[in-house]
Amino acid sequence: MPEGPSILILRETLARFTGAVVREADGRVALDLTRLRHRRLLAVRSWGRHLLLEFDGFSLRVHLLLFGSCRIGDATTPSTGSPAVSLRFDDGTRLDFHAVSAKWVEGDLDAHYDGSADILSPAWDAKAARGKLRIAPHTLVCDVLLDQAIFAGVGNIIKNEVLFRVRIHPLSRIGALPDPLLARMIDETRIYGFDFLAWKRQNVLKRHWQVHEQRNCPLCHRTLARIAQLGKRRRRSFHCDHCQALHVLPTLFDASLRTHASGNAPA
DNA sequence: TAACATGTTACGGT
DNA sequence: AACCGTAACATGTT
Repeated sequence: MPEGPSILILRETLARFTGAVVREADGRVALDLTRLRHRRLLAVRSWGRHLLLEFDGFSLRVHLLLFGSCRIGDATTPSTGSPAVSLRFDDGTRLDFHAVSAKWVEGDLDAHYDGSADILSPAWDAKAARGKLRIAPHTLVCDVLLDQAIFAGVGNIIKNEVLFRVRIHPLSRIGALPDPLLARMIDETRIYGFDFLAWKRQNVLKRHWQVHEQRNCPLCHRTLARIAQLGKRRRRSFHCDHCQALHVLPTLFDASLRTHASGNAPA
């Protein structure tokens, strides 16, 4: 369940561990988690889909990938399965992460993370996103929305829903979008992120999906396109071929890009 | 019940 | 050298 808003909720849930001291730490990840023994958890932070447990001088970055989960328990809670990361604190509480990827982040977190890219952060900067997008006019919008360096926290659901909200076809090219529409897409990404967050908190997210996992377009009622591997990232796309406009680059530009990309001269 | 999914990374080949 | 595509991984839900 890990798109940015879900991680933000997880961060809030784990905030109660702030200040706790680790008694024992282990897990199946290829890290020496004993490094955490007797260290005090200074803060629980997040950036996009990254959950960050901050200690003095370093942090543990936990990524839930597609299947990750987190369980809170105490000494009496039997540990189910073998957690990727398992932390036991001095007060007897425990924190187990299953199916996550974990890494150390050395030094100051702010030196590693660009807050302006996090769609849910107060530091989010739409203009910065726009600047990054200008560099790659040929990229498909369905790929660019999933680019964590530009839209940290966006996942496949947010991508599908945002593109429907702004009526942009996922196979459109960034450089083909009129400026005002591009600006709307960027703004709507953050707006939907907060809608997702609110709905997720109330446990009503799914009932608000307009296209994701839906059969028909809520506007024209035609059958939605359901494509299982769209774009470079090969993620599922739910979109309406009729209501979402396809913005393509001028033919010459497009053709020269293709030629360049394939490395072959046209016949 | 088997298949699939809100994802990333490592690796080998161009 | 930089870029590309594919495989590998892991678990809860339908």
